[in-house]
Amino acid sequence: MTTAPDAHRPAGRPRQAILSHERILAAAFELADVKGGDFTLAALARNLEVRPSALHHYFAGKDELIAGMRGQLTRRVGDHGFESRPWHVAIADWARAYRDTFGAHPGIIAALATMPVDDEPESIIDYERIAAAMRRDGYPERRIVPAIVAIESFVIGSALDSLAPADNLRPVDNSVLAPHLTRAEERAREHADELNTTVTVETFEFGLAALIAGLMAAGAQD
Amino acid sequence: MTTAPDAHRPAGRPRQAILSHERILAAAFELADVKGGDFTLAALARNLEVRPSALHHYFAGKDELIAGMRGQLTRRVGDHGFESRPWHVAIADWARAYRDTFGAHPGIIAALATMPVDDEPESIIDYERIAAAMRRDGYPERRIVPAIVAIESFVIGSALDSLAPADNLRPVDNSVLAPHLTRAEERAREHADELNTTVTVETFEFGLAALIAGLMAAGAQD
DNA sequence: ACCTGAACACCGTTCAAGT
DNA sequence: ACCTGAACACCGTTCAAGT
Repeated sequence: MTTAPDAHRPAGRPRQAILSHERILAAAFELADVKGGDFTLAALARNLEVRPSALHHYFAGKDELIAGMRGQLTRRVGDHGFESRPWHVAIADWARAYRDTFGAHPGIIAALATMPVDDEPESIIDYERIAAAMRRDGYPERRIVPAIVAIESFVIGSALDSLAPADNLRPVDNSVLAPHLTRAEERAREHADELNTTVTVETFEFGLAALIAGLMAAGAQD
Repeated sequence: MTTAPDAHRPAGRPRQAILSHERILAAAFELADVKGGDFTLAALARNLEVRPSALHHYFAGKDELIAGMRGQLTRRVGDHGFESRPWHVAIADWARAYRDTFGAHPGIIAALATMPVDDEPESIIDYERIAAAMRRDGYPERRIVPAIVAIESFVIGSALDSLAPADNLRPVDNSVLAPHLTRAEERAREHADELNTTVTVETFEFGLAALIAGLMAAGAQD
């Protein structure tokens, strides 16, 4: 949190540019890292010690800024060896990176997930790489897009789910109202402890493995 | 869209109450049905021909209103024969109803998905019913919650995905940049046409079936 | 070209005032 | 108890004005 620009900068063009797409995006991600923090252009401008209207010189509006953020995140997810490894191996790494990358900015996931991805070049490139690998490995063509969409839906949903407060922070005790659920939660926690990981991670890994296995089986018998 | 209350109602308590939790929620859902429509208390008040501040008499704030909406949606999803049918059969219907119910209000899914479900009674009851059925059918206890979370993540992600513009509305032609993807999309569309359904529905069904099958297999070998 | 500053049409929320 | 009306602290966006 930086304070407002009280050492008032005079009006008029500064001798050297203060802002840039990179600087704005970096500050935007920093802002999105704070969980409860409302992601507003006003707050972003404050952190950059600039007036809100200055931002419109670089991004037409909030939507365009968010689109820029998603583009950068998608690039960060990166390649995961789809050319050299079977699709079902590479896609597990891809899904993990996808979830980690987007999950690292809880303040913005909702906006990212909501705003439609109308033909973002970065995403198209990603999908093309995956589609090519699946075709190469003999996956039925009519199932390729549905399979990719399924994994992406699962990943996005998982990222959103991780926003919920951790189970151990639950204020209410449901053991009477929901005995089976409570018991199952305890078992899941024990299991995660044994594996020296968190419930969130283990849950994601279990679901991801099951989904990929299911997609492979469905593709094989097609 | 109703107009503003120009036949000004005088200040002071009306002879008969104009609002109620039900009326507000009904209007809220109507507002959430409109895709692009911004879901604001101000707009909601306009539709109800009431001042925004009047709403605070029934819901403490916007968050509480949204929580109320989700509670009602969760109740609408309803039971799906978990007591009388194998969990993997019942849960397919449950997931379908879940997605349809939440997907019917695109304007609010994001808010619903974002706001944490800290112990909503309706959800707890739902989960308990599912957990009991899975345990009865011999599903490994430590996998029950992860399996439920996986399906829910997939459903939420799918509901969000359906917000994106339909593939056939894509303005850009990617056939050169992404030939494999384009071809795979065509095959998926042809297949959906043959089945006399939409790509969205067929994609969801394929992913759901694969996920459930994968979860069953993972549970069986545990 | 790149920023400030003022202005506009909105928000959500609080609270006194009226019946 | 249930609504209006005024007030407050915010938004995002536009645009003239300054260098």
